[in-house]
Amino acid sequence: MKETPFGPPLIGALLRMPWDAVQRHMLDRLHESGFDDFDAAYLTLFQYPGPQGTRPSELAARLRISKQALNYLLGELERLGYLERRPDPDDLRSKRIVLTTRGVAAVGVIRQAVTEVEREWARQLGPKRFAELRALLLELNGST
Amino acid sequence: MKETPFGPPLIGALLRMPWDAVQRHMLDRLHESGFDDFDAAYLTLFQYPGPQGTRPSELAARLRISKQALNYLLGELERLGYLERRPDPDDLRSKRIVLTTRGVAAVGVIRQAVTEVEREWARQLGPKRFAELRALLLELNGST
DNA sequence: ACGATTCGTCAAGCCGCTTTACTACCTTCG
DNA sequence: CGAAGGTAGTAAAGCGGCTTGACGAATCGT
Repeated sequence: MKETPFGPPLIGALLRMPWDAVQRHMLDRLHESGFDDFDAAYLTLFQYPGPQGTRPSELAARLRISKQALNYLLGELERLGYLERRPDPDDLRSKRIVLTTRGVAAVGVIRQAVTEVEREWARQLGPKRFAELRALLLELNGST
Repeated sequence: MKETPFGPPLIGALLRMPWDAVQRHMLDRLHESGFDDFDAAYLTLFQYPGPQGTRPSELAARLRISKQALNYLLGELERLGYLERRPDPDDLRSKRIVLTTRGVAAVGVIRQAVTEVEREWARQLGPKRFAELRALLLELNGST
């Protein structure tokens, strides 16, 4: 056994480590699938439930970054052909983020990658216990 | 009910959102406790099981950042009085990271903050179901 | 003994982010 | 109405955490 004079990992580390693993798998799959220009930073922007149809200001608030920071990322992703900024018909000040075909495809790869991790973990814990884990996390997030 | 044409959140989002909450609480408590010079970036460095006694190269590998990036952070944290880089008696090339009193105190605040979140979640889910969640996450991490 | 590897560090540069400041548009309410 | 204040997006400047590349010093392998 290894010496661990630190005490057991708390819930922080227990959440962080598998989340990191998921993130790495998402990026790997994206790069393998031809989206090799997809940078790690862009994952932030695609966080559930994704940017589709939202206004930049709204999304920036959700991601807790400045509008300018988001705008920079949007510029990059627009340049790479993942999304477009279209004028909002209801408000001439606003824009709406719309995913391109390529963007939708990337989201598909991301979701697929997470699903793969889910399958692996379901195998590891057993389907019933994994479903339990999922339900507990869902409840934790639902009431926040 | 709100429209969600995205499907349910996958395990990625379910892990990320509470982890983000924990991280924010850690930073808030640090700032409230007088460690207001403690930047969000430094949390990375204190990730479980922490830097105490490790060599810079080893820690950089664990955190998956370059030795130079870590060295920069170590410089900042040393300047702020959270840790020191001492020569390694066993290898003249190496150094060992040693937390100062202030550094140990900060770790205490961090762990305390996480414990507070655990209590809140235990209240929310019930102690038994929270213990289940914890056990499942532990198993998930253990076999990785 | 000596070439290959590893440790920490210096230097240059990139990129994602913040703050400040601004224009265009919307809203509210006298 | 029309002026006042608020909100959406953008531009510009600058910073900080990160990368890659290069390097001497110490250690390891044969």
